Amino acid sequence: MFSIGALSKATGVKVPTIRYYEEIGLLPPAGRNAGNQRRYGQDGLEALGFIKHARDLGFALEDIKVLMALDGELGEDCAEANRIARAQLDQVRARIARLQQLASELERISHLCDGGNGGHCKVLTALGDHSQCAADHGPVRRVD
Amino acid sequence: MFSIGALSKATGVKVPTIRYYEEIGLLPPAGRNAGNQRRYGQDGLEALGFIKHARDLGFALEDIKVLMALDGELGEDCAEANRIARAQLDQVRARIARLQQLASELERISHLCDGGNGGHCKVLTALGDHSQCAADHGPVRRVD
DNA sequence: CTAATGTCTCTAGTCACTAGAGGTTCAAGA
DNA sequence: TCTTGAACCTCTAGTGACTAGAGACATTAG
Repeated sequence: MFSIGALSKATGVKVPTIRYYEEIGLLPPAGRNAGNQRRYGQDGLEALGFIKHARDLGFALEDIKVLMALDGELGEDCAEANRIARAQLDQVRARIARLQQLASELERISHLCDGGNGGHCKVLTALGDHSQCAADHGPVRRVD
Repeated sequence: MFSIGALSKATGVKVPTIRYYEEIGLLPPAGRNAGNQRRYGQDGLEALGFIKHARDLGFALEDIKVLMALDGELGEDCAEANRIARAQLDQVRARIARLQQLASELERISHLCDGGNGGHCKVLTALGDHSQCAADHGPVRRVD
């Protein structure tokens, strides 16, 4: 039986995050000891390990919920799990392609600085003017 | 003089997003007509165009705020703007490297499905077991 | 003049957490 | 046994960058 802190250390998932996963129903409610503290067994450890690894791979919590629900069943599940994994792979590949475009434009822009030109910053100009871009690029947001 | 809708069409930034940018101080408060509706001139268009392009390149709103503040000044600014652009480039490159690791692990995992094995899904097992990974991978979250 | 569209403010929701307050319980040492 | 300090509890609110919706007012085309 682990405390929530021990589980946290074992999996690398922070304590408030574990409570959050329980709150949103990703983890089943943990059993409690006499003093109302959460206690976990081997299955809790495995469930959280699964979540952690899937999160590290970029799966959304919703996807993980589906994957965990599949885990109890048979046959078809593998196909569905595989479908989700492939969809995730496609997304990752698309992100890579997009980021590579961005990297090359950023490279171009950052080469514009010749170190102290006459009061007019070409980097700022380039950032403001999409028409200077070699290729079209759509929006790209946060990536951790 | 543009309405907020016209500005939105011109830049591709949605109307509520423009109001949001004003609210957080990224855009200066727009002038209003007799009926209290926002009206923009050429400078508003340019400012929003700058923001849009920088956002598309993955800059955080905070970075954009700094870049816009630099725009009024001289000399050093170019160095600072360039520093921010290069930092962004470094981040983008790091994301690419991370995503490439993930793609190869996802590829490995999705090849495990041999289509209907004996009730035990290897994809799910692989997702649950980090130790099967070829390389170590840290967390990666949302990427748009 | 009327109807449709556009705009206004305000509140709340999204995702996946993270931080902090204020209180309770546990475990180890004296 | 007592004490102390760490770990735990719940609850609320904040993050970033928006998005959605309600209900009211303004503008514009026919």
